[in-house]
Amino acid sequence: MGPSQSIKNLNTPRIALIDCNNFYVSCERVFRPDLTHTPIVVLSNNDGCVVSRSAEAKKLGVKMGQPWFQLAPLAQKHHILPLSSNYTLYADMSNRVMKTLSTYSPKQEVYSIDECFLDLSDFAMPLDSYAKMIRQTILQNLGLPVCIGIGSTKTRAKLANFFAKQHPLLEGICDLESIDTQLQAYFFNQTQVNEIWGIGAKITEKLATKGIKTVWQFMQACPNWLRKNFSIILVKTQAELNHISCLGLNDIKANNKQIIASRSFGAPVYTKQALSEAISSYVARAAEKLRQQNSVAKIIYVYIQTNRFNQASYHAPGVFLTLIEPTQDTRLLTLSALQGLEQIYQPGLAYKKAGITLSEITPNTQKQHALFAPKSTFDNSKSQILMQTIDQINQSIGKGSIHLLSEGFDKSWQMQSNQRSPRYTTHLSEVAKAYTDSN
DNA sequence: TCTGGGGTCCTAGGACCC
DNA sequence: TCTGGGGTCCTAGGACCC
Repeated sequence: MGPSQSIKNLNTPRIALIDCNNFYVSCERVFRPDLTHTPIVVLSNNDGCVVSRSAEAKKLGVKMGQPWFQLAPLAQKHHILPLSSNYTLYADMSNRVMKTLSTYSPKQEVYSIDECFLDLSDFAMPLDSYAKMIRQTILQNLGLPVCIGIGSTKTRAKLANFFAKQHPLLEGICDLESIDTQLQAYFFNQTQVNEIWGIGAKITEKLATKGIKTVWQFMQACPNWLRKNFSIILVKTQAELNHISCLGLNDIKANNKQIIASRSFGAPVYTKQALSEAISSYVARAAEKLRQQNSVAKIIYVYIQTNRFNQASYHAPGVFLTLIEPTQDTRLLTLSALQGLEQIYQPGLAYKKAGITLSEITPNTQKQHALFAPKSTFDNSKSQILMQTIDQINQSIGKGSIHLLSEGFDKSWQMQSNQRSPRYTTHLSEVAKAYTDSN
């Protein structure tokens, strides 16, 4: 045996995907250990749909995205506990997870609130023991269970993560490249194409008509045929499954190209006044995001909707407004948005939802001025300073402390969120209240 | 009665031009 | 009584993701 065989193969691409199990539910359980074995679901805004399920809830047949009201009989029978979503808590927990994970690789891509990729290429240590360590650390430090998939490409890492979740024997970790080819083939044959990242319901259906149902079959399909019948995306997906990397690791977060703010209302809204307030609030939120990434927007889209499940009367007008010049000033954006509302509002209808989208977003090339700069040299600098000041105050003493009058104060249109848990990690007063309430 | 929100990318087809 | 053809740009809508 020559020395070459004991030397670790360099230029071995290895990507890990770390994904928190039932993230929202797990976050809730960190602060409510008494719920460890209770079937729990976390609901979307307005307590509308199921967005996270505990293992117990999954076992009872609760589906992802299912409307809560449809589950009433099942929930009653099995004592399923519904919780409103507590995004402040989840975002804070997510930040902690991502920060911890970032110490395990020089390259990290935060892919979603509960997932990230780590580049583990050319690591000398056996990757499965490294992954075990990562998993253990997150569990110990944050109380959150994660699964880890490892592969030569992002798509393989994603699939490996699915296997890690699926097969209890793997104990939450699957390094696809270190398991033998027979077992790989077994997994690929057993797994349906819709489990592949990038293949959804529509494509699954179309593939099935051509006789392609399993991951294995998909990997063998002719690329030209895929290109002709589907799209370039699918060709790349297939290449990725066959070890050819097409998707790089984006370790620098790109600026958003569009920013959406929309909400369903807690109760039907009839008046232009209430819609104006709602839209003003959404614009304020979106503009704050825009400023956080130091961008300006040229176009704002405004829309209002009646109940979309009532097809016969469904009415959903929207209008694009173009700003005279790109801006990040809440006041200018609000003015345009409210003009848009004037154009689309019809009295007498029961509106269920409203929203805005900022687009044509570009970097703010306007020269930056220090806060409270002695002299403003541009007209725009005054606006920037005002906006910066508002953002800073809202960040330090609480969201929405300062806002435009048009946002209103009453906010009767706001969503329902009746089962929200305390924001344990960010709002100490709520923890105290939870404690007194329970005693 | 009740049915989420926020993103990205690709493509077909229309508008327009020469 | 016959209505080109090719290129580019833009956008709406579809498909996907979490």
